[in-house]
Amino acid sequence: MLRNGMLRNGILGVTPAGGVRDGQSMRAKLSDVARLAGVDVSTASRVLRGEATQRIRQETRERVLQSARTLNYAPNQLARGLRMARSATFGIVVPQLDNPVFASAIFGAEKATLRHGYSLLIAHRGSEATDSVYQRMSHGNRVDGLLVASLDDDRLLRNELEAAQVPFVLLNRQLADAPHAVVLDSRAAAEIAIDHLVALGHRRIAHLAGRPGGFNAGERLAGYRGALERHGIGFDPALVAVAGYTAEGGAEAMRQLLAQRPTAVLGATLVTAAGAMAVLHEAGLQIPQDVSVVGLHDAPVAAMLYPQLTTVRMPTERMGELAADLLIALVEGRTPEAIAPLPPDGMVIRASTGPAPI
Amino acid sequence: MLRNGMLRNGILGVTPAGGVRDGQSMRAKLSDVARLAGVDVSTASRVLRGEATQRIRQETRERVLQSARTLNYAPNQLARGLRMARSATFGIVVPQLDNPVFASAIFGAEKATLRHGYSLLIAHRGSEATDSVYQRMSHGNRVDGLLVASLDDDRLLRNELEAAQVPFVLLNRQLADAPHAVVLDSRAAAEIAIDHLVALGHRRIAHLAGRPGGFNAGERLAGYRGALERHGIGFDPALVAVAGYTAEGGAEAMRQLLAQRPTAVLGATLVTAAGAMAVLHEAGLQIPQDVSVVGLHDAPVAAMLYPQLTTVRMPTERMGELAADLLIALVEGRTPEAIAPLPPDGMVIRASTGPAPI
DNA sequence: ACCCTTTGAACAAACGATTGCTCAAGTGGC
DNA sequence: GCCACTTGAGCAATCGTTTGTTCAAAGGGT
Repeated sequence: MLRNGMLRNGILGVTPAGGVRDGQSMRAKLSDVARLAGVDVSTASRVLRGEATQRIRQETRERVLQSARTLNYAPNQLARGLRMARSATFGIVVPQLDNPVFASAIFGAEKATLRHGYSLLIAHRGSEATDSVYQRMSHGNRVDGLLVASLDDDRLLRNELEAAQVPFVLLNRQLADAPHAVVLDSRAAAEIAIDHLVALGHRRIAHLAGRPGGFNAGERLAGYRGALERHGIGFDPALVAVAGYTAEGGAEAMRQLLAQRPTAVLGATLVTAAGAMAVLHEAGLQIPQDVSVVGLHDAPVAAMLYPQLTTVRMPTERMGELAADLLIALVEGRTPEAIAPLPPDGMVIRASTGPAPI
Repeated sequence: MLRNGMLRNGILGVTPAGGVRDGQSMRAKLSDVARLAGVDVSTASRVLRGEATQRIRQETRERVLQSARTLNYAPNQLARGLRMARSATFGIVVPQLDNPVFASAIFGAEKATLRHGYSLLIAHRGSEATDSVYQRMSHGNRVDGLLVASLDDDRLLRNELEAAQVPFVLLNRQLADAPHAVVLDSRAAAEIAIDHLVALGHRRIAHLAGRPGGFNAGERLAGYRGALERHGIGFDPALVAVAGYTAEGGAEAMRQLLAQRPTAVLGATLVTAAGAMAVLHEAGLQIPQDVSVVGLHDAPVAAMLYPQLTTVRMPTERMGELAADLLIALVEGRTPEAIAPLPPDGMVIRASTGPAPI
């Protein structure tokens, strides 16, 4: 029973007798375990699955467990899923895969789901809105719930999730009426970045803002402004420019801000900060001697920039984990309480920040 | 039947009569479709599933299709999978999620699987070798096959895949005896990078090599060397340093190579090239006026570096697509032919390369 | 010694789809 | 008008689990 595409298996090969040893290769099912243990499959099931409430003689229990071990038994998830009306699988929908924040969240979600015996189906939500990823996943009982990291606008997302008819948890965004979400505390992130810059003596600090109206963008701006005011530095709208989330946007915003002669810049993301750095280089400004730069969120790429970028590290992986835990609680019928925004893990001080020029 | 964690659904709410409208919310099953169409479920199944070989009256067929549409029917994948002994799901195992090459391959694989009605289960193969990801996925009939982008050494990987007992396709690596793999043509990538540099007049071109013994590392080195010799430039081992795949490694290798006064550098990856660029900056060398830099593989981060990095674009997404197509062919019983290494998509010439200094 | 309770395990019916087989009605040849 | 054959659709078994129910044996109280 050598299947296509599998490794040629030494053990499996044709035996001296000329037959093919199949016993080893066939996946054992519950009835095999039961037969080997000399019990009914229902008994075997109860042993392997059963809570303590089940009445099974100790000796029987051990015999079944031993048989399962011998046969390397693993329950068929399709059968079990069909019977129990749950697939033990979640879907995770992300707008991009190469975004380090989402990569890290997926990583965390995978850890948590694995820990609880769930699997993670991945889907990418491109701009092609031909059909709904959410429905595609929930339909056909493929998943028990969804982890949603969408950038779609509220109305569209709301409609699609409603059609999906499945519990879900939002990742790093909010949606009115959607009960469960795990978000990063972007405001606090911006605040500690500003604290760091102010401690270095900076007072003219520019901000490369995210998409206006965006949930996190608003939080970051609020953090920026709040921290400045807390330090007795007035908020100056001229020091804020919209950069969106691309390097190009960051560069463009930085170009506008150059005239304001900031001594430091807070980017809404790593990417915009990188775009800004390129503009500073081009303008002949030294980082950090002339201008300090901080990016929000930490990722390996921060260490690839020149100079290496100081960032605020955010618990993105933990966000994924918590979201998955929350979703597990939901589908298992518990009613978890809301999770507060996750505070930053602190600053990662690299080479892009230094004392303000005198 | 409002479930936990779902959106409050206006339509679903309590009706004037005081009951809960459930008809809309329950997922329709085949028997519902059959009942509505006034046929047996077997007939409904044959209409929805059946190949042209089935004998169904046209009028009946249309009635069933109409009912399915009305009820928004989607077959329960668990039931179908159980019956047909296939889950219509693949697992994809990657060593890291934040590596753009893998991210892009996942993206491509997802596209291809989606196109054919398969789903993609994601798993991360960390260094914690406590248990086998491969077995975890294949056991329990969760997946019909695996896409494997592992960096494990041959022996370990071979053992784990053998135990998994499931067809698989390797992504960007080879394994003796493993019949199916889709790889990038790293040699050709190195070659066109060298061609580009030579065309710019460079003759002292250094190479930041990958992990010695690594499949792709060897290919890249061969391409580097072959192209140089083709251009009548002798291969000088002193111009090659092992950088591995980290920015730190790239920096370290570049530091060693500085003494050789190369006018251009070919990095094995984006990451090592970035590490090298930092060292060049520190040494006060101008890119590209003093030293040109090329990285292999293209990714958004290339445009975030300063100066923006010239790269060789590789069809990483296509690699994922082809691998998935191959795996689909395998599990559907066809015997696809081997796929030749995927040639580069060409150079992306940015700001990090320029004419050789005179 | 009898009856009732507890214990431990088997029996059997689902879950929702697919598919081999059966079978009634319709068709055509003679 | 009879028989064989085709057509179209239903019947029923099956995939591998889980779980409500039944049932035999053992145990205990009187």
